Amino acid sequence: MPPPDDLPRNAVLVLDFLLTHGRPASAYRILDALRPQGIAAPPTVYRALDRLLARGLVHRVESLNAFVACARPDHGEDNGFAICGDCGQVAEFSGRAVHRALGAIAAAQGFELAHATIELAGRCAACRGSEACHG
Amino acid sequence: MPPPDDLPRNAVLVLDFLLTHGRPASAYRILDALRPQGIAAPPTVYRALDRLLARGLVHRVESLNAFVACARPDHGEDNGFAICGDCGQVAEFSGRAVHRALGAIAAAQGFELAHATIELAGRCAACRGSEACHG
DNA sequence: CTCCGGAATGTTATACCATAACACAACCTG
DNA sequence: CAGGTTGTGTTATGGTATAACATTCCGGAG
Repeated sequence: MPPPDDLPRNAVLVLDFLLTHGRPASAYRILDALRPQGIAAPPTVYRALDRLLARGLVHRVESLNAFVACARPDHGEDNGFAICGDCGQVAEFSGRAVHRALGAIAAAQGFELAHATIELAGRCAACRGSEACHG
Repeated sequence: MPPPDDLPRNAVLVLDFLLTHGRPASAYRILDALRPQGIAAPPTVYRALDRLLARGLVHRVESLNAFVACARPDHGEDNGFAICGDCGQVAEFSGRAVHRALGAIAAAQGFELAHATIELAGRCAACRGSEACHG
């Protein structure tokens, strides 16, 4: 795994934004945020995202068509996301046990598993506590 | 769970197409296929899909931005998909064990789980067998 | 029968997500 | 300097999804 340095300028801009943002952002949201820094068109953002995705510094959240900075660069690929429908926060968790189980399910069908997408939709602890009484 | 009957005309058209098609199709693919039957614009397709999704007769495949007829209407919501990158076939499997594990992970963080998206990317048994020697 | 209201549908326009294709500049290397 | 690789800029376009409003159909109340 290459060090997080030696990144091109635009990748650094995008990564910094996502880290600051702290939750998923669409490519166009990123684009708008970085216009002041000279980023003017979608391909620039997508190219930066491609680099970051390749290094595992950013993940794509399929169910949101959005991207989020990796919260745990030590995890490898076996991660999942818990997405709060109220506040939009995303918690990244290690899905190793789940991935093992999925690998077994796949293997039983002769399926060669390359990548697993695991995304949980629901409400985070904070939103359950703060709104209404207890859901 | 309401019976599969009492569906509006357009929902029936879309469901029939997806059942015949046998693999995921995008809303626009469906639209093209159903133009001869008088379906002319995206909202018509999306409305039909909404009904079918609500009844669990169709699932959305997030990582493909596509829709597929439910292969096992008995499953309830606890399902997952194994998506072959070579042939595009999708196998639907029961993810009950996996869902239990995910529910536990979520609960440990105070997350109230509403829906889990589980999508596996890789190669199906048929494609592993037929192409090249053994991958 | 007529009126009303809800459900489904039709239609237009638009917003949002993603990439193809080509041009240009910086850099390193021989 | 010539030539390659990498990153970038720019324009145009394709693919996904929904907002907003008009229309039609049908069943029940008066």
